[in-house]
Amino acid sequence: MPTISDIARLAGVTATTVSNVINGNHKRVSPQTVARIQAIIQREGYVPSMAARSLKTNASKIIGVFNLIVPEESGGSFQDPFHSALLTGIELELRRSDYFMMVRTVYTAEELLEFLSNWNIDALILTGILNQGFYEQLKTQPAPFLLVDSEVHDESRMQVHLKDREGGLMATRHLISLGHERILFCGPAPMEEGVIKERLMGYRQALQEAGLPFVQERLLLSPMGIREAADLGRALALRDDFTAIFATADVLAAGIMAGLQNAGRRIPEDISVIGFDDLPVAQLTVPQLTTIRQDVVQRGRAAVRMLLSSLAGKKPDNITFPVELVQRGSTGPARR
Amino acid sequence: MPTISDIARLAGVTATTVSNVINGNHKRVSPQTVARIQAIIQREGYVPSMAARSLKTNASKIIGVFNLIVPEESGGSFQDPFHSALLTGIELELRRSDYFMMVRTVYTAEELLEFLSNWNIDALILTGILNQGFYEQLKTQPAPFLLVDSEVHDESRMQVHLKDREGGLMATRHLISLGHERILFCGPAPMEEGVIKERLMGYRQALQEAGLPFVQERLLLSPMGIREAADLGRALALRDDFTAIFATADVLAAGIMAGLQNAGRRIPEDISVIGFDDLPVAQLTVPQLTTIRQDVVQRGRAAVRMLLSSLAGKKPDNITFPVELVQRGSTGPARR
DNA sequence: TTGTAAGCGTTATCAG
DNA sequence: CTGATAACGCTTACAA
Repeated sequence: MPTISDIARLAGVTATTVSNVINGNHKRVSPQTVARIQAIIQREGYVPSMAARSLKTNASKIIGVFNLIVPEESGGSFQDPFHSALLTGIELELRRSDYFMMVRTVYTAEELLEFLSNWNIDALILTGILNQGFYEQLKTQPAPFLLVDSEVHDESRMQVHLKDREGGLMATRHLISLGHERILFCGPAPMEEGVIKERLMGYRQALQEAGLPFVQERLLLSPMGIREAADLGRALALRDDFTAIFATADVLAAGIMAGLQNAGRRIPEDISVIGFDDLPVAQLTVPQLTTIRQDVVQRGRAAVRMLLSSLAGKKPDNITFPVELVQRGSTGPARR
Repeated sequence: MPTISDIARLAGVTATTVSNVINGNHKRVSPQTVARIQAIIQREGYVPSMAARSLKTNASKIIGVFNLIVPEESGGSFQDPFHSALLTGIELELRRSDYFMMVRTVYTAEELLEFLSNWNIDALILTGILNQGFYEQLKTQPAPFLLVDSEVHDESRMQVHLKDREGGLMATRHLISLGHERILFCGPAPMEEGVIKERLMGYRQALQEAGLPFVQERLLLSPMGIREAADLGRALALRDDFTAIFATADVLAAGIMAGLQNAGRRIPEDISVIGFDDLPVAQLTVPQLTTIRQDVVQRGRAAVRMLLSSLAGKKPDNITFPVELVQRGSTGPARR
């Protein structure tokens, strides 16, 4: 591994000049020197050491991507297709910059803060369950951070929003328009000000518009694993007090569908199911899943763009992504 | 952010001593001093700077996880559930150590090598398509690396193997035992010495054992995306020259199943399908997917353990994981 | 346009 | 057992 001074020696200049060349400070160096040094850099395969650079500039060129989960749901966050899609977008955008990412599942605020000071991460993207206390701790550290689908509401903060309430509204209206009156809402536990809460609000609003009652027993909390969802589906096959299900995630919907079908229920003849996200998994079910589409990959890209422009000293506007109903086969007219 | 000298000053000692305390060099420091310094470290929330440490020790405490893909299949590697499961295992094991991971999708050897010199990654885990040339380049760099399901065979190398051929054998034998004689093999393009080739060998061996011919037209190459697999399934619904399918990945099997079913074919009555991996997605299909199970998460953990012990100067033994037939509903007797 | 010198936070060597 | 000092590779005033 050649160092900057190796290059300098080879070029007959000093490290300063090489540094200026590397960092595009081209006004401070004569064109010939620039060319000569660049040739040598190329030839020697020189690459600056991030460690040294980081130490000096107190910036790491690392973006941390953290998924906050409660220990109980453990098994890691990579198995969640939503998170996977987000990572895809983040990486896609990041590779156009000179930043890199460290991905980490995090259980406690302490763990996160230690990680941060360890590596002086330049910026953070956070997903998962971020409670208020955690959020307050986060504000004590200097790096800009951005929440995706977190459960904290703070308009002054960078955020990549989604029209969650509208999504819940559209999904429920769609079911109601098909004649369904008893509709289950399935999702993880909604927290104050969180996205699940928003979708739930949409659900309730649609019910209200249609003059339908909100019934507590039709509100189902469920973990997000495929296995758990399938179990839930099998359990639901025993109930008879609903004709449709709105699940707040495609994985959840797909799992529930599989469970129902394995227990002998037909979809959509017996029960209609609608999901949320339109991830690839929505194409795996039979019939294919009707769902509320969002562009998760683009949201990941947008998150990175916002953070990078924030690092460049700008103050990016918050952005809200649209949702869209995608009708496929898993929803149909309510049985009488 | 306090530094080591801040702590030293506070403790009335010098940075050296604090450093010794941090690095567990406890024989060189008196117990009282150790205790006092640790208390102060705790109180001040001091965390060592990785950048400085890395610069000094020329080791980064970073494990790189690289998925090598050809540009065409792009869209990133996080969408592949196999890779996701592997990452889960890697992270699970890594968090028990003081190493961290950087994850990166990589298209070319140059990109990888640049990344490496940039960060002086301590060790690498590589997945995806690693051709011979790439492999040779990899050997020119100093960090220990480990291949998971790569397409290069080199027994002298650290590797986390799987009984791939046996898996192919078991899958095909299972179908044959159900009376199937015309069996499709679906997977990505097999390369010399790769895992797909191995599974294919198992497939061929099982055919041979049963006195069945190997027919080129029953060898199907397919990309690994869900959408592509579903398209393939729909296309296959038009063919009538087979009664069963062995797919080399669950995603592929599930996608093909969905495509077939959406085109009106019944599974397993019309066509039997068997997958490979037993990832959560195998529970999403209806009927649930018969598959060859492997423990991907454990393979990820094993990979990390091997690398860490290699970094600790040991020479870990290569390890080969078993496979197991999991019979579920997607395979049944061949129609006559 | 180029060079000098200091310093980022840590660890390693050697001395006390 | 503890301390002084140098060095890791780089950037950045400031000087020439």
